[in-house]
Amino acid sequence: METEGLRARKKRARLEAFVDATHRLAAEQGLDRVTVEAICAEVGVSVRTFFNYFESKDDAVLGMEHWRLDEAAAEAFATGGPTGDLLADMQALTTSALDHPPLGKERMERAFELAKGHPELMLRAYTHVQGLHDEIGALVRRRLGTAADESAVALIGTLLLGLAHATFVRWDTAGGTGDVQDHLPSVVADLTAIFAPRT
Amino acid sequence: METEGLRARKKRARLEAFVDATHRLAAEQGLDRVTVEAICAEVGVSVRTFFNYFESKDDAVLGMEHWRLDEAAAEAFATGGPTGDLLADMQALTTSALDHPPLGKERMERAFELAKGHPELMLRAYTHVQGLHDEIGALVRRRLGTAADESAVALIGTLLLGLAHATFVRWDTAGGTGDVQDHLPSVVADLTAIFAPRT
DNA sequence: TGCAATAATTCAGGACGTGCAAGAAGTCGT
DNA sequence: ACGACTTCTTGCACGTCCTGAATTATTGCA
Repeated sequence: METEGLRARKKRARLEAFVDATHRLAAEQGLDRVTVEAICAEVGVSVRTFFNYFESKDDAVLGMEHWRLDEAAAEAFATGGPTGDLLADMQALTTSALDHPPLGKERMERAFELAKGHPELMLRAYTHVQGLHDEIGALVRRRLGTAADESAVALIGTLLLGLAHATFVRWDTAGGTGDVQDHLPSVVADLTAIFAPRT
Repeated sequence: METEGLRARKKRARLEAFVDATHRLAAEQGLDRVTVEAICAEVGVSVRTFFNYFESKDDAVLGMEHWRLDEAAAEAFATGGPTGDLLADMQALTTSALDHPPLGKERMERAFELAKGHPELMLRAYTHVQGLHDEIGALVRRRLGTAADESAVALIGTLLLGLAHATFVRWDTAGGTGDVQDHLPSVVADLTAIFAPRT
């Protein structure tokens, strides 16, 4: 199957049309002045269809569908790899997650730009990422084995999400060029400096 | 002025009435089935009045008004105190912040209980806390002085919020008894173990 | 082509949240 | 206690988001 079917292609095209139309209108007149109705008029479909694609207006701005962890990376982490050092492996897992922006870099960049002026969007993104929380929790639990202390699991899960977030912010304040995951090491370095000041 | 005026007392009473009614109804029939209209019927005021007290329905669940940092603790942190060690002082600041729940412990506990089944609430709380973000940023910047690297400021600010959040979760998983801030040391200890595994 | 699955549309409606202007209730000076 | 002043409450109209159910169009496949 080289072609993935007309149905799937149309679906994806329409999804991108929604996202692009939203971004275009938001750039023109500001996000709060953009109604779902206007977006749909731009795309040429009914409002109800919009909500078949997205759960909320915000999701259209973010271009959110499903953000999954990379299978291989997740499995490696759960089984104690790839290096065996918890911190290093957390970095590896985070890197792999940041490596797959669902709809391309330019769209993600525009979405993030809009999100800076609209905190609700950042939060909406968080709920999506939070969807990964259970999955992450399961991974951490497998990795820690029987010694799994629930509060430690929760902490590590939160920390993983926090690492991703901080890395994202740092990438953005650095100008938003290059790969997001390149900024992870410096985040970890700063945190290490805080928690282990004696070199 | 011993009495703070009838106006202020009535306002506070009504605010608590809103929160309590919301909690009671939510416990009975589930939060999503509770409409603002129902809450107002319970309290005996108009819907419009509800929105004079809260910006959103979620805020009524959380009983949110303004959550301010303690003046003295903030000042101490900004000027390099109280101990001089960044990590210890972050703990002190976080502790003082967790020490002042606006509407009493029982209400906070019920709100948190509800929030566990409704992630949006946790996020809404986050926006409120986020209001502290700028304030915290300013503190961190003052403390770091001219050497203030913006990305470090952002990281430390996020970390402070993260500490508070993790502490809160840990307090809850421990049964939700006692003082929230008592769990902060163990959070810090776990993080230290992760970032500085060689003792 | 013709049948089954899937997606889009129409329609009706609930719920949240806001602006506005009129009226009620608290506050204060005298 | 009275009237002027401020603040709060209320009703109403409206816009927007989002959902469910039933209907119609489109696509996949034999």
